[in-house]
Amino acid sequence: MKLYNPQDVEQHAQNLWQEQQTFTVNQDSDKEKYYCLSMFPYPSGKLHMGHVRNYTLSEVIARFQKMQGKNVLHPIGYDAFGLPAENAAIQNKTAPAKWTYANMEDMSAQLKRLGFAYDWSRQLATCDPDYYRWEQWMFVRLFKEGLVYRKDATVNWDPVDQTVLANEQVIDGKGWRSGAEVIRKTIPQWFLKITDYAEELLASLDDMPGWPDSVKTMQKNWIGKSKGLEIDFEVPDFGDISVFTTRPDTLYGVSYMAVAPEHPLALQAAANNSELAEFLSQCSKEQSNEAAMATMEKKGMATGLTAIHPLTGEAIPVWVANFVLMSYGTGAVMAVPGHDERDHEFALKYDLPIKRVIAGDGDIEQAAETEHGILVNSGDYNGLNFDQAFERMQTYFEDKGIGRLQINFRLRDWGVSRQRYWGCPIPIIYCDKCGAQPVPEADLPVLLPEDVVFDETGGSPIKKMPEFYETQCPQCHGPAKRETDTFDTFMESSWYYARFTCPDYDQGMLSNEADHWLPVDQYIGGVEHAILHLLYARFYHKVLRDQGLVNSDEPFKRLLTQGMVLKDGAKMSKSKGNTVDPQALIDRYGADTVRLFSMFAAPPEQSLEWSDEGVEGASRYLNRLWHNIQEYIAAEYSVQPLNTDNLTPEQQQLRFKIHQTIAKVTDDIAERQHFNTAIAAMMELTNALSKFDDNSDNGVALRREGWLSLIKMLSPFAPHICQVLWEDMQQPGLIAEADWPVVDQAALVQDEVEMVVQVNGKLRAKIKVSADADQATVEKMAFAEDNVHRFVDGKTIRKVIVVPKKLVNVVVS
RNA sequence: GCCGGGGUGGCGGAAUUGGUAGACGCGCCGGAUUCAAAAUCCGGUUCCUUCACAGGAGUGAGAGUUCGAUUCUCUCCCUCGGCACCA
Repeated sequence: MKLYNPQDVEQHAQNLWQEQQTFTVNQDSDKEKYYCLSMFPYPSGKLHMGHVRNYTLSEVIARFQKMQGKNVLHPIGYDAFGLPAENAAIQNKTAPAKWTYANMEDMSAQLKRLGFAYDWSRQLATCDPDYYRWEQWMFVRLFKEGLVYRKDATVNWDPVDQTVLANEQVIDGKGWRSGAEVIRKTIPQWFLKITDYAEELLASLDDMPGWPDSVKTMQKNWIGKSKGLEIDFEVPDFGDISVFTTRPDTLYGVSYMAVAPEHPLALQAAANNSELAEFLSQCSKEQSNEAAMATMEKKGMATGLTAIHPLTGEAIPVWVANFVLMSYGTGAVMAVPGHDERDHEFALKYDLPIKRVIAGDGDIEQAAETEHGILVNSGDYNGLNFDQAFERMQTYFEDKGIGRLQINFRLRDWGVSRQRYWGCPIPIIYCDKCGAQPVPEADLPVLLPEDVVFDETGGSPIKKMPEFYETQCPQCHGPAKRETDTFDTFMESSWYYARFTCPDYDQGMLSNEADHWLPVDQYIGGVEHAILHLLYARFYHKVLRDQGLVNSDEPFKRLLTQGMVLKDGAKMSKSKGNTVDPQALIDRYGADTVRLFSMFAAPPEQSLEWSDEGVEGASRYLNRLWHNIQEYIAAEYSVQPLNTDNLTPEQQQLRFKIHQTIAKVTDDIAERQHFNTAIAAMMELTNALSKFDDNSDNGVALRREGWLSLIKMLSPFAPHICQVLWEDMQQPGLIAEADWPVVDQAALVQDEVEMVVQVNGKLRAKIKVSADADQATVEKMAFAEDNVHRFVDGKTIRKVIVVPKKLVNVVVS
């Protein structure tokens, strides 16, 4: 009997796919299109288990859809620009390009070894000028449309290395290389107006049934639409400052105001107040990321200026506070310590007055009361509720011209400038006379020099290369300087899914093939991308639409967010040294085992705690399957057609199991996307088939039906072994191109069902009843059980609940 | 801190609509096979009481709704992901 040798089996199957170009697709097909995509990898070195999990998920769905008769596009490429290449460059003294291309080659070899059904002819890399030139082209176009602008923004500055640091490179407020205390620095940067699309990005979420609710909720909260009033406070000796508040009903409770350390009022006040200037300088050393802002100690200092309360005319002290964000609202807030927790904490610390202006009976000095309620201590507004007060305040301020209704978003415009080398150059030229000019279309792409040398500090080499940045102004042709910043790498990953439809098109960013394939039917990737990448891509898609390049509103119809692969409870990463190398497992067990185990270990949305032992089980299963089928083949039965009218009870039972499994596996893959339970069901069927040793004509025919259905269903998970078993069963063509098995509903009809009998909710007996038994019959049978008697006798029967085909519950007391 | 997940045997997990808690697999225990071992095959395996039949407890903790809660509600604990320059 033929032995199972995974390496040979896998080589054989992969050769067939390669020769027949099984997974190469084009749009000229009568079949319905299906676009299946997993988030492309950053080429960081070798594949890790997170990649294997991600790519096996899209693989199973792609192969399943192909067997459902679809024309499946399943591409792969590389998100090739990014920070790790620069770190590797410093460490290994190699140019980032060289390191990146070598990694891509390694990873492609591994992906091929895993037998993934990609259309390799569409492979792309975002660091390829043929890719990024279109990104530059689009940026220029958006520049002309006014969707791009330049403004000052904060970066982490390492004063020793004289370089900008990514958040990741700041450890406990210090530069990771120099160890120097990092400071906030403000420099001009380019922004995309994602806020112009905030309303639509939010509204579309309601019409995306294929996305998990958790992701939609996170995006909704991130966009953070809030309705409030913008109110102007007069500050003598400064001018007006506006504050945004969602709680105008608490206006009478304002006891101070707070502005961000970067606010013009703070800067003016600090000009002749050295103590305040020192405080602002302290604030500039604090981390500006949101988590740090929210957890740090709240600190403030009075500016000496006062604002005039617009309703009471009271003088309100204006403070500078380290927790007020210049980037949200107006950079200034009115503080109501009685009804806002943060304001309360701050008021206690600095001994500022706390007033109750919403009715309640708690001690307002002890804790803020943040719920809506009836206004008190609020002059003419006493007795109103939130909505009434909001409306009347709005009318009052609008009439006076010192306030207005304002819809604010938490979402900020997308800063796309990076002071990095390994990225797409921003196509802008600065001319002293003409200002910032976009690079003319004819001069695109602006090529990133790849032959560069990195110094220890990590500064971008192109910033020191006159041959790169010295140029001519496209307007006046005078001497000018090129922008040396590059794009955020999210720019590349925001449209790659569209470029996969026409990766070699050189007449434009996208060809008309984009509209054939888009939107992506199924997108799969790590849950860590739930907000940033997925929001930027949605935004970019709408921009592409408005530029006439695609005709859909959303890029991804259905989204599957996979959990992390953990080892010892933590995300696998090189720095933690807890990675599992899939290559060693492939060498030992073969690709099919690794794929099968990665799907079997946990449902995709959950994080997966890695265990080496489990892999052994997947390997054993494939061996068992192989031996069972080879044994069946070796017996050389003469197979007759199955006669379903004439089955023994055992045969009927097996056929029920076969078709129940087809129904279950189909539902698990297509609808529930719970691949672990699909595999468990197939294992159960394997166990049932291997125990079934009926050699009658019908028995043999039934076993054949079972084994063939099984290997078809298993083939998306373990395609190599299934292909060889398919051939050994004398089946024509490729199993990858076979039709998915179909449920015979007649096989699922059962005449008898098992029901559970409970007394007071506790299981006391099980009964077999005919499937169409009426309630009275079922009750009678339940009460006939001895064990039911034991718990019912001598008690009063209060109620009998019968759930058809499931259970009987007798309630006694 | 805020937003979103998760917590079930020794372990990974199952229970799809509120209806048998622990499917499937790992590990472990016993048996068969073997000179022996590995591999393989067969059986057992939540905990406690019991020779057995059976009974009791049990899904992070506590409360609630219900005939019935892993599932719904509330409070709390632990843990993972994200927080805009890691990708």
